[in-house]
Amino acid sequence: MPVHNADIAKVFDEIADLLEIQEANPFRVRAYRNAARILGDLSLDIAQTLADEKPLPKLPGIGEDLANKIHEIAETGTTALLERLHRELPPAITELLRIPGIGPKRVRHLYHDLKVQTLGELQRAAKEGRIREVPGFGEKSEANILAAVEARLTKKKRFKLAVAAQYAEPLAAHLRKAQGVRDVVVAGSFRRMKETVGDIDILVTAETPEAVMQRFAAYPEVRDMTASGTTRASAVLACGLQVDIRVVAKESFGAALHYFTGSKAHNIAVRRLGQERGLKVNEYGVFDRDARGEKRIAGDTEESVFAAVGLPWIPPELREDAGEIEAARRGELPKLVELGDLRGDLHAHTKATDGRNTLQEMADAAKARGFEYLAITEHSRGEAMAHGLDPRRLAKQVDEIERLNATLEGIALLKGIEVDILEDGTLDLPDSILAKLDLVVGAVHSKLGLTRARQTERILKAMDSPYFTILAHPSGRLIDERDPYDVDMLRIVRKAKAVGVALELNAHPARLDLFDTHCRMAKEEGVPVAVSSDAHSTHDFEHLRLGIGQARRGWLEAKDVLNTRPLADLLDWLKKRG
DNA sequence: GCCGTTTTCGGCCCGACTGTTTTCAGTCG
Repeated sequence: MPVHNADIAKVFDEIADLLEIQEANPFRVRAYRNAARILGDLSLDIAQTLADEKPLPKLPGIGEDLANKIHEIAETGTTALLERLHRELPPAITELLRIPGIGPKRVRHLYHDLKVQTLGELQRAAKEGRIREVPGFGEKSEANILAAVEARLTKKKRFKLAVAAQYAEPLAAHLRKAQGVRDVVVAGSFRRMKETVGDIDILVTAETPEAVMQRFAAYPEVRDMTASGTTRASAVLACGLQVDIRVVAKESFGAALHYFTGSKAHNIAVRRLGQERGLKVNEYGVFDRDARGEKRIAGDTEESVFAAVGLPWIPPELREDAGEIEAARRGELPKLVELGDLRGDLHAHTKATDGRNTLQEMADAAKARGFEYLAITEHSRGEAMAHGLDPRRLAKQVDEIERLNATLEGIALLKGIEVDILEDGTLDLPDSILAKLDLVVGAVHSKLGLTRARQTERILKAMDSPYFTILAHPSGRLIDERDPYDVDMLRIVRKAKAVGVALELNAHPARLDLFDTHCRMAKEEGVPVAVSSDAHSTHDFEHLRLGIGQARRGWLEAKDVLNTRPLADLLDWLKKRG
């Protein structure tokens, strides 16, 4: 069994959970959690690196002890510490921590007093009224636990960004109508453009918080108010999405926006910077502790908060404590790509296969967005369900595009294909027809379960075709539905560099594929990324907003994105490949 | 467990809300 970074991260998270239940030093617990997060974000394949007998890079937060444990886990899948903890506590007990309202202390009580080890046992204890007997618990806790366990057993956890937006934006609009409101901003992981969000965080500034809270409580979609104070409230919407809302005074807007945007790790790092300067950073502002009492020195804008700790403003998409603070300090923050930088789109379908609009309609919609070009990339014949094109039908579409291009003004259609990469790494259409196209987008759509070695070789071989220009949705994952296929992404990125191929960042809401970490890898290796809509209708160009968010999370600048180039430059790049 | 132009020891981010308490621990974000 290959050990992936995520597996190592999981071991560290589990160690952190178990240590916490044992009431270990909280900073030791944090060290394990921090390490798990760092490994989760790391694009370098650790087990592979060690197998190649290369040294691990020095990572901040990973010292000698954790580095040794990483070696141990990479080799054996586990570590002596975890095995020891498993002998001391039942392994299933960590699932109790996933219940809102239950933390390590209460798990400890439930286990010692009631011998509860699993969610099922917790549910039974609650139903039998035994939880209220435990010190520190009462009837209310018992009822909340029962409800939470039952919700946990039925509902799923995270929402895709695009889905969350459909709930968050109308709610924000509703709150904007409250009396005395100044700002309403959706913050949290939503603002950081994470591909999925666990809840919605809304920040409000207003003269009278009460009016906002009342309007929130009156929102028709609120199913359950789980907490409500004078400045802070939480609710679950009918769709199951949790919403947290926070009202602050306008002079605290910037500090609260920063605090509420996160990430948590980023906030901790910023507060630590403040601390080094004798400053206290919280959601109300930045305070100088030297003066008698405390003196507020910043907080009305995010810029002022960053400036107080000696940093330029950092875009939300970078705020993961994944190097952005160091880059900001050095004045080397990337100038992130923006939606308006895109000059065209390199992946779209029409009615000829599984799209819903005609060539003309797609061209018009692309032009209306201000694009200079749009590549038509239908499925190839292997995709029978999508009515994929065989050489004859593709040749016919090529003719149609050429005829249409002669009549179009201000927009050029590029002749392309989304060709299947077959199991043996050959392409689903003959070179004779591929040679007639402007670009060839290669995609894996079948045999997703190949071993890492075979899947990687398959893709590497496909990229050897002189006609291959862009690797579509390189991981194949569907968010929350299908895991990525097992490939060595670093080898693929390096191959792309060697043969002059680009990688696609497919902006479809269910895909968002490249991952952010692989965007960074592509950038570091000098491989251009095409941010593509995979549009199946004229409305789907909207997906690009999400794709750009993901690209920004991957530190990409306009120069790193293939389709920010003007048409003439793009055609040059394509020709070099051909 | 990590880390160091103050330190190799002694620090490690900060505040709101809930429930069960009679002044605060636990949990969460």
